[in-house]
Amino acid sequence: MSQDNSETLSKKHETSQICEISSLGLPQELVEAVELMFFAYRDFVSDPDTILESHGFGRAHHRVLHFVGRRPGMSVSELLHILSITKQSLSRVLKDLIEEKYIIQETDEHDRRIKRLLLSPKGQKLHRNLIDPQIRRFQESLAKSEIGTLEKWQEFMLHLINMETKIDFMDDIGRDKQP
Amino acid sequence: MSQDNSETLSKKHETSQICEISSLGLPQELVEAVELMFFAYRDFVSDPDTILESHGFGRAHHRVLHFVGRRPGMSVSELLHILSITKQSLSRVLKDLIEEKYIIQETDEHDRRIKRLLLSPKGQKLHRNLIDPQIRRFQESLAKSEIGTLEKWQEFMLHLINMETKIDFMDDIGRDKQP
DNA sequence: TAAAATAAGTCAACATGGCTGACATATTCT
DNA sequence: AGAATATGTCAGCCATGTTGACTTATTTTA
Repeated sequence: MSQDNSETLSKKHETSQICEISSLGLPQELVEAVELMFFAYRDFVSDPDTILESHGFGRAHHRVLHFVGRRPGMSVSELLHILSITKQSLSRVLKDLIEEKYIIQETDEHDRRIKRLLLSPKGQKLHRNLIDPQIRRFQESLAKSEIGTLEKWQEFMLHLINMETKIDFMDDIGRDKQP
Repeated sequence: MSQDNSETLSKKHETSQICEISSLGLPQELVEAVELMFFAYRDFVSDPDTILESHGFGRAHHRVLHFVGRRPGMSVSELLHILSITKQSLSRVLKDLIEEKYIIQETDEHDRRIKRLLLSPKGQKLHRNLIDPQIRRFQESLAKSEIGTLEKWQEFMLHLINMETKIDFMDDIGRDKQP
């Protein structure tokens, strides 16, 4: 979460006057936008990271908590699919979360091969704590910028997404909006 | 880059009708936005990832190539600072890039302790190949969505960023815009 | 009903890219 | 001359991604 940049930082402007920005002959604002994606994502997940660390968890745990929280009752293979990771990668973190009782498994009534995943009250609380700073960040950004509503931003972000991912996501959102 | 979800996928809708979206009592569009950040970032870096793989490189190499490409002549400590990683993490990937002649080091004329980093023509070409699909993604998203220009999107994204990061970024952009 | 398919879980082994602390070298500043 | 700085390097740790093989329980299907 920190390293020995403290001295480096203060000296920065003494040594950096040589380099100049290069835009590769590409539209400069688009190159800037690429960097904004990098910085915004990195800082956007920094608050949850801090909380997770204090629980001995990582980002992978966060993702599982998030999707199980958002889609209570989802199966393991649905979770694998939405995260696009392998069974092994998932099982490591899922095991932690189940052992420490953040996530509960319930066998499906109609197909006893399937295990439904749910957040325990403890898991719900953590999920809430993790998402709160991210929601706050959005709200502050919304207040400070002239974008007005999130609508257009969401549309733009959605178009950045691969088709297959979009199908999953829209699926969820769709079910969300028409209950 | 892939796993055995092919069958899982097709069966998905048969088994997932139980779970319903939960919004935690939080504004639903903000929770959706959190997910959009995750999916958009993941898919946004997927094209470069594929190219990198064919060169035996990873995302860490990409970041170094990008920032050195954008700020030719930057020093190692500046690079460390902007990436917010440790010397060890950087040196692993930087060593690869220098050994394979994607990046050139030049000793600073006035302070021979400092090494200025530059992309070789080979490095420039790779940098270009990596950023092209990302630029294209932005352009397509821009064309498909009703956002019009990137301006508001950029402003919003900038506000998501931590203050310290913002200072670095604005610094660069500033130098870019007033040469 | 026997065989095939599916859902979940497990193991061993490997790669990447974060991290730490310690220490060496060259160079510049005081 | 001694302190500070910029870079580089070593050994080793951890998290999280990967593969392929294999087990068990359960359901589907031929």
